[in-house]
Amino acid sequence: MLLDGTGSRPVGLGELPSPVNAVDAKALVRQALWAGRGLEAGDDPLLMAYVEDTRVTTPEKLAERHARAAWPAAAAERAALTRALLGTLRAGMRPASRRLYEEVERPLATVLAHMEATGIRFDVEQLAGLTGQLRRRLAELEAAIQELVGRPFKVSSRDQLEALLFDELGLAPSRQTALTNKRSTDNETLSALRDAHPVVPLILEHRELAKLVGTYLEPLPRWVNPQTGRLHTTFDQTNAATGRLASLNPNLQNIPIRTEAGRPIRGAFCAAEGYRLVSADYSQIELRILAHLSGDPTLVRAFALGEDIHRITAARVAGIALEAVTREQRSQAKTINYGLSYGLSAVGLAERTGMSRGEASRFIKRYFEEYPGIEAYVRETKRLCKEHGYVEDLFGRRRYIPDINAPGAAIRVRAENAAINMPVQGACASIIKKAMVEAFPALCELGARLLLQVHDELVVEAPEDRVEEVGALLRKTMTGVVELAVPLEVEVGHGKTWLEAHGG
DNA sequence: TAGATTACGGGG
DNA sequence: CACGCCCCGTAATCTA
Repeated sequence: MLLDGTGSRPVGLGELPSPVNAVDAKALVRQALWAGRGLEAGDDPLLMAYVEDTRVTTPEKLAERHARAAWPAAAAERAALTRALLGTLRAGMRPASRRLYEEVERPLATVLAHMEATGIRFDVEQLAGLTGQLRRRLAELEAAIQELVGRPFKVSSRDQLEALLFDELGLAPSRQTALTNKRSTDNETLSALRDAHPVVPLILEHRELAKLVGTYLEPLPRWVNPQTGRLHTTFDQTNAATGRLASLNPNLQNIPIRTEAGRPIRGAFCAAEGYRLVSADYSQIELRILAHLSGDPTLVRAFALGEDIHRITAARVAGIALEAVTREQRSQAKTINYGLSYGLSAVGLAERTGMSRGEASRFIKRYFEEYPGIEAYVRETKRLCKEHGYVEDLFGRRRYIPDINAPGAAIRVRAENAAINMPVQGACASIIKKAMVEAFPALCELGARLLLQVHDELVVEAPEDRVEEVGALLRKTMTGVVELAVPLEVEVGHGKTWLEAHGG
């Protein structure tokens, strides 16, 4: 969180003209923290308004909604309006959202400022080898693709790819893009066509590697602050409709982990000399919250017994023993578990798993017979949202969804799915935020530094001789932050790098 | 030429 | 008809 000096607006670095200025802005925050200023949590009308209505994400919307005015251009007027809004908002807050604001969001702003100012060490040298390797492979792929196609061809252009695959090569398109009805060339489509023509697997590999080079390997080194040698992200506290944080400039909440080609990038995120990275992440927290909210007996019992839900689903889908479930199968089951809970259709399930539509329909029927509480939760949440026009998470964070009563079915279904999802995702966000606020002072006492939050994971830099204490503290704080019908479980790991610390 | 839109794919 | 949700960044392409 950064202050713009005129009110209390968290400023995304995207509004700043260049990474260089972004670095300067971070330096100012560091100076303020070192000087002992900025440590007292200040009230923030935008945070107050956001908790009560997550659509209020900017000062412009704050002014429009709560002062029926435009957000002024002049700093003095901004300050005056901010002060006026503080008074009216403070007086009008609901008790639940007041607690969420005072106990979570307001103190969290200070924690986030520390995290941003601290940054995380990033070893540029270590990545140079991988970058060169992927660049050479990309050149190989381009040559091979060129050879097969017989003419110059820009692999990164989905329009050119569409023409090549479906017009020249006569392959069968699967589905259309959402807004312009073009024939889709996305990963799902290409994977289905993998064996239809030898160029397709080459294009798939090119896509994956180009993504890694263009999104991570080339930009990240440029974001390293020359003064600190570290990456300083910005956390936007008032952006997500569900109450989650967002990370930007650079985004450190989407660093690759799922594929072999991308995972090594996490190895460049490392601890300072004399420190180790400690990673603590909630296991299956969204499903546990769903179990709590729905009270589904089967789900609650499974979690109480410490069973692996994704593994169980994977075994059922594949019709195999629990022990025979592979990493990929479990990952697919994860998609099914979360997808079905949030409205995934039979068609969507069939597309993602290779089942026929009939099989998918039967599977969904079985799934909801197995978990009747989930079905009831879905029905009841939609009903409440249609009645009130909003949904809330466990702590009273509110998301308005006016589309819930839209006449168009597609728009309405989308709104219904969002309504089902928000109380779960929002509770998850509130819970880990609360854990951050509670753990932060104790971490400081141990000489440790909170560095990153990735939705269900915290990353901490701990002195080498305090690793065990820090791990225990994180586990205790994260599991104890709220009492649910099911236990919360936390996996803790540590290592010299993020890769080692998190499931490495 | 610059900004907006679109498709795509990385994470949870 | 279409049909998991929440984000952010990149590249190509469109539009002013």
